[in-house]
Amino acid sequence: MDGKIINLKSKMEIYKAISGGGNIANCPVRDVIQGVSGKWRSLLMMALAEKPYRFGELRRLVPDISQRMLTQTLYDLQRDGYVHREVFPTKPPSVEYSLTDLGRSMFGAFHQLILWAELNHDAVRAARADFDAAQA
Amino acid sequence: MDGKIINLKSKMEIYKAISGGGNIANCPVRDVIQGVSGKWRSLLMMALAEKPYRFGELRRLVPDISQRMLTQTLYDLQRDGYVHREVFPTKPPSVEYSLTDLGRSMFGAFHQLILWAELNHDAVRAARADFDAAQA
DNA sequence: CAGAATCCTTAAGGATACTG
DNA sequence: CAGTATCCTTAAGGATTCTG
Repeated sequence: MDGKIINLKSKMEIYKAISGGGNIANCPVRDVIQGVSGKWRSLLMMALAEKPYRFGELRRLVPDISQRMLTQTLYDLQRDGYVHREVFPTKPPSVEYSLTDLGRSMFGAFHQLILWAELNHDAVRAARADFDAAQA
Repeated sequence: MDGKIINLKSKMEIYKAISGGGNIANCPVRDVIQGVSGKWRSLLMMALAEKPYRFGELRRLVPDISQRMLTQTLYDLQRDGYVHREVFPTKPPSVEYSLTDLGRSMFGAFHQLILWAELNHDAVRAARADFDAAQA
């Protein structure tokens, strides 16, 4: 694992170089990380990594997402090139969402973090409980 | 890569089971993913993965973070068990932040996404440009 | 040096009503 | 069915001032 982290100094230096005149917004890493942030993006990526879904199916799958956020999050994922939107001209219309190659590629990397979360969320929860107890 | 994704149906079912009565907040994956979201968390994790830093050093390293957000983000990372905070009782005091074992473990998984971002951010930017052009 | 406290602005997200 | 449009609430983040 040290092997993965050992070259991070240069990563930070790349970041500093890129961010240049305080223009941190151009940092490519942050740009992509923002793309998996947000309350619903990771969840919808997980769903679509399973198989393509239609709009209404996604609503039922994630019942507590508002329709507005479902629309908007799918739009953002499509804009980033992770999701493909296909309209079938039936009456009433049906729209299917699926991952693009880029989306699947990104999800492959993101998946490592999902696996870690499943294995280690108990440790995180325990850390929080310990910390909160120590504060009191 | 299909091998990684092939069992995601069960992941979604686990999620649905856990979220139970609409209690999506308890989804362990989202709980941990939130832990790498936020404007500064990934950046500070990258910095601390390089080596331990003191408060003021982190400020200089990430010059556009406000002092309030630096304090708060470090606090949150500490609470999640990713970061260790050590106070040296000098005058004036100095405080060093470093990754815990749990933090290094999490970063190992997160690092995959960072590497992906570095390799593919051009594709994401291109996708956005194409999408925006198509909208116009 | 490393913060705590306060106030303020912006952005994310939700609720509701309406439409092709 | 798959959205728009509008309004509203909450949460994230920033600026400023003060302190052990």
